[in-house]
Amino acid sequence: MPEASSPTRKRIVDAATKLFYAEGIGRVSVDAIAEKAGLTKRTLYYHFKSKDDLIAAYLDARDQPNLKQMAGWFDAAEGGADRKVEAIFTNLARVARHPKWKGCGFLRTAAELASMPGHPAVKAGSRHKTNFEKWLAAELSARGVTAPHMLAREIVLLMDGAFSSMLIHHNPDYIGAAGHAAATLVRARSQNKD
Amino acid sequence: MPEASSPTRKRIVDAATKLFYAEGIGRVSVDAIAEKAGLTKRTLYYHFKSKDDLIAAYLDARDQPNLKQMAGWFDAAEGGADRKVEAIFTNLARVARHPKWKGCGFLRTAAELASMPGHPAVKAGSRHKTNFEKWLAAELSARGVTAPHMLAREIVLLMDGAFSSMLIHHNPDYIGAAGHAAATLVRARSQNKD
DNA sequence: TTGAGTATACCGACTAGTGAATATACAAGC
DNA sequence: GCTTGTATATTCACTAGTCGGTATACTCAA
Repeated sequence: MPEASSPTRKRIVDAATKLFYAEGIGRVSVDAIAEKAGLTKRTLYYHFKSKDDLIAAYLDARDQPNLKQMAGWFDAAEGGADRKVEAIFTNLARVARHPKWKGCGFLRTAAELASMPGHPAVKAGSRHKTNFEKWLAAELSARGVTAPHMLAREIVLLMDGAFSSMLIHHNPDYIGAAGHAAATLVRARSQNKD
Repeated sequence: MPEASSPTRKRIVDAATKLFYAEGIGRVSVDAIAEKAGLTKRTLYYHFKSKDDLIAAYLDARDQPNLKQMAGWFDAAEGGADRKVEAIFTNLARVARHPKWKGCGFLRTAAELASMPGHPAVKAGSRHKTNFEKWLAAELSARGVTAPHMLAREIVLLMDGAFSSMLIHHNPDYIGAAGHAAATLVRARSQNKD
């Protein structure tokens, strides 16, 4: 029984992360991941019982770093909640311009595994999106916005729409429009609008 | 050189449509499509020069039927533009409850082909989404809504977000929330709000 | 007789996953 | 201080099957 904190396991997940995000789940072979991690496929299968397990581990490992990234952008922005929310989209549009950007790994994996709704990786993606929505609702609530949960959900919808539109059009304007709409929604529910 | 209007070609595209939508691009083999269409792989390759070409043909064939579906829901709904827009989401939430529903084929294909940005199928998806946005802007404009193009884009973002959220959470509430937000945005830009 | 359309049979490359052997480390018995 | 036992961790070689795509030959209608 391999250890969950094994450094070898981490090396495998790191290699899988790079390849899965860059190429997509279905286009990456277990052999390619093993080679990238600098070990044999048999060792990989010692640490993970299947490719599906490894896909789920890849997304689980992305949950906290991704949330921290969003929270960092939110915290660093000056101004009210509207400006802080819009800052997330502005930063998103910036990184989405990089040629290595390939959309949201959680959404892309869910799209690729649409025919397997109970797949552990889809569940990991659902957990992550829920974590983000809850974090955002708490931040909005702390700033006295009315109906913070409904607002957080609307912002999440705009953000996932922005991810999708950017992926299909390759045009960051869609992310900008989503950020603008999100900021407007926040302002409509804020006090002290002087 | 095969005919573009060949009934054999149509049979192939129909078979590909069912399989690609149900299983995803990468999980469907050319052999499986040929078998479903009731002919051999060699015949398929007589009509399409590659699998990539067939993927693009699949999405191109979905453009008009999809637009007609949306327009049908919009036209059939009673009330103002806000109610008509919300009706699209309500109908979407209804069909999304069906176990055969597997998200938006255009978005799922773009997600699966994220590592090939210039792929003809991604371009076909981009064209379709643009067609929908333009149609919606025209309908909104005809009803005297202010800033119809910006509004149409925001509604498109909410809709693509709804597709994505439904795919990852399997919870139609997200589509309902998107429809509610879209209707609110329309009302905020409508005259005669009595 | 020509050529569009279809069928059989095949190619080399790649796929996820496994069997059997082995290297390494550390503990217990003497 | 040795030796043996055991669990963890790793490798090589392999299976059985699938992949997209093609070479060749056939049918049938104009």
